[in-house]
Amino acid sequence: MAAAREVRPASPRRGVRHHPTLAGLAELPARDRAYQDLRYRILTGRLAPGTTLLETELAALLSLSRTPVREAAIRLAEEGLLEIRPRHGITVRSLSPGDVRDILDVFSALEIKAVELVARRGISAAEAARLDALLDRMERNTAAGDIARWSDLDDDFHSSLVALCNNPRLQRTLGEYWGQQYLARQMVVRLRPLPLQSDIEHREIMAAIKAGDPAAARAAHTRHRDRADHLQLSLLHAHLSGAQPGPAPIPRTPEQEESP
Amino acid sequence: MAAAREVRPASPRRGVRHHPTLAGLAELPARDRAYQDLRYRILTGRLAPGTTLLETELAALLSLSRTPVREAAIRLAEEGLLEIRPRHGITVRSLSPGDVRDILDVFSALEIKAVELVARRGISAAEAARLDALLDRMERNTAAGDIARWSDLDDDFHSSLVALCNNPRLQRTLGEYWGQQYLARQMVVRLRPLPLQSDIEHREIMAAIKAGDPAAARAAHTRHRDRADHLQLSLLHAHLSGAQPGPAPIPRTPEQEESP
DNA sequence: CAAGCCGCTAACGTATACATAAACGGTAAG
DNA sequence: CTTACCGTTTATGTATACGTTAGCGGCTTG
Repeated sequence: MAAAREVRPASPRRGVRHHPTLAGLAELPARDRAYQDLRYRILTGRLAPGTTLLETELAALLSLSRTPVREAAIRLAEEGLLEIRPRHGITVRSLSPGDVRDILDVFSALEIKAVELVARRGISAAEAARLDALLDRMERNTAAGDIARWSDLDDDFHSSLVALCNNPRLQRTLGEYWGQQYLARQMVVRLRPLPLQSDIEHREIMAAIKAGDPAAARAAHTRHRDRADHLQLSLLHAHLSGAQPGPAPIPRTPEQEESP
Repeated sequence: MAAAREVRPASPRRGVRHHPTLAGLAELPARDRAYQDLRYRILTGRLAPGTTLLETELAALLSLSRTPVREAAIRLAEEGLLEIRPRHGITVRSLSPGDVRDILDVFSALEIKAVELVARRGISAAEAARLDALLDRMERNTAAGDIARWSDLDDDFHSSLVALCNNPRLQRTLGEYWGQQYLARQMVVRLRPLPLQSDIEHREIMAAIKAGDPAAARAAHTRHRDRADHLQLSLLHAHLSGAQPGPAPIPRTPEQEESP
């Protein structure tokens, strides 16, 4: 199995913890430990798509009783990471290109709204500085050609933006989609060209936010997500060319990295 | 307790059942019965905002054991209808104006995306006819001044649109927000002016969809939701004038009700 | 040989038991 | 009179028990 390499946990940050990490699951309720543990295993590929386990087996795997494991599984099913088919087991979902499109459609719509709200609300100098610093680091990684690290920082940038939008429900729902979006992205990270255009667009988004211009921010982020989502889907389809549109395994080919 | 009058269940329809109804909870699993029963009681005001019950009390109320009731409560909490505070009970949430704004921001963003997707996908003549028929009925009710019935049809129209968008995740997430959006709307239905403008905008949306023009559909629906949401918030603030921005009880003024 | 019926197994849904730890009240000390 | 500590109560979180029913395979019959 390639991709056995651990997903590099992004540096700990304020704001919502999205990245797969097991840190600090110390004295949480068992249900939350089950949730985080399972989520971690799914997002890192330790639990491969298609894997099917019974409630009892999951409970044994996590050394817990069925009750908290069941609650965790229900939650992960609601997030689209598991599929529960009573009497047939609990299966790790695999994402077809259609699924990826659906996920990105929702995720982007929500994120665009979040950015608009951030611009409307306005951000402090400190917050702007933090985001700008992230963009600086991303551009350095682009220059260095380190797309994996850039990708982590990109996650950070987008999550940090969302964390400023001041709409808890929006944040929660985006969080629910985060795992799926992360998996979808992992399917193509290795195929991505150098994110020169993304770096430019990020600066435009930041400019609109700093200017307190919600319409401009919305427009800039819409352009960004439309282009990025389209690219992601193109890469996915290209990579899967020949494969049927059915459930696609997560591709793990180490390919080229190019510059536009 | 005013508003004791039952919420008029909209006519049964294909597509997602959103309206509060108890129909057909016959042989469902206990957890689903608990979910639907509780949701129904909340949306109809039988369980008033602020009501706090312990898991045991809820279980007794529904004549079930704690396990399925607990799972139902967790789900309703995720939907924002209940708040679970361990050792302090399970409380029916009340919506502050800020909550309503947050809810509408998310709900509208998602619905606009759904409409865009419907326009992109294109709709059949039969589907178009069904939607047009709904609009006809709405306009007749507008002419008759029956805002309550118009409101039910409006729910139907919006839900029917979403049902055509072909993105199950988007539909699911919209469904999760439906209850909150419904409650928010109920807070002001009685204060609404005649929806003349909405009727016009609905026709514009339909035209863009029939034309298969996603950008136009998005623009039309954005205008519609922006205006309608703004109106709703204005009505809410006006109605609550004097009240503090804290958790606001759902207004239950026994005002005029037009005859059906 | 195919197809349908029947009985068995066990996974799940639900109920219940149990342990823990948080809230509350009372008491005592400052 | 206020505050802090302690003991009791009990709601919750988790584990476990139990009944039901969905699958599944074998058997029988056409």
